[in-house]
Amino acid sequence: MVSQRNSCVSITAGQARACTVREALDRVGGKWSIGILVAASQGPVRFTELERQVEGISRRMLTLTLRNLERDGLLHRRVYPTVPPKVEYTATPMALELYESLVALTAWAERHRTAITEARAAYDREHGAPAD
Amino acid sequence: MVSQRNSCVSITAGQARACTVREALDRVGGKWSIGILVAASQGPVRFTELERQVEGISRRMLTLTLRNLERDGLLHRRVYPTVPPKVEYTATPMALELYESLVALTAWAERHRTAITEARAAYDREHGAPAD
DNA sequence: CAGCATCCCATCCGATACTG
DNA sequence: CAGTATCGGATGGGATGCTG
Repeated sequence: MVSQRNSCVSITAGQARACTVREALDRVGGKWSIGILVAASQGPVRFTELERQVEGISRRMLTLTLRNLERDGLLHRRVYPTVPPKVEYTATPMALELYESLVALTAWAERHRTAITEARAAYDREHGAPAD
Repeated sequence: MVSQRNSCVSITAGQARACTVREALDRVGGKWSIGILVAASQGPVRFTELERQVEGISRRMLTLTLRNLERDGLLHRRVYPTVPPKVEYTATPMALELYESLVALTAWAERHRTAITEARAAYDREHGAPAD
């Protein structure tokens, strides 16, 4: 298999790898993407249901993020042409795999949550600016 | 061990998990964080060296991202008070662990690169807007 | 060499109002 | 119910110039 057209034109092997990671990050780095993906991973979810589950999201951002996820092939959108419209969003197999790939990252975040908080506090103490 | 203060105040277990992932993403989601982290994982790197290795980065963003990574405890900054200043950045153990946790994500990105590109093309074909 | 300061633009995101 | 449209603020990030 030939190596796919990459969009990562880097000199060093390390930076090429970094670029690959960013490809994934770019699709999931949005403020609401993960929350929506998680909700849609449990099975088909309707628009209003998402609006409730993903707390704090606005109607606008929900729509936009849904469109982006659908465009990237991470969500499947099914429309039932009923009188009150009904739309269901489902995570695709690719999205489920993505979620699996995030397990390690979640574990990391949990392991180091305290350390990070303390590192920040120490930094802010040493330098003047809370910046928060 | 009691569960640490969380900053994730969610109703469902799923959304709490999503929030934990975002904690990690927030520290690595920046446009340049990964590139810098990767470069600093191979050993101590100097400012100008980073500027060359992380291609396309501006002096400003390099500085800002370095400060953030240092603040989060992901980079160690060592200053040699020599006549031409010399500063070395090194990835901390925590950062190395983070990098390891990203392996799965990298693999995912590589596996689905083509599928995503095609999904986008298909979406753009079906709907009018290239948006790119 | 390793930065900080300033200006400026692009994108993200929230609030609000309207609709098939 | 499931959106779309519009406005405006916040944030991210590039370009450039100055400095210990």
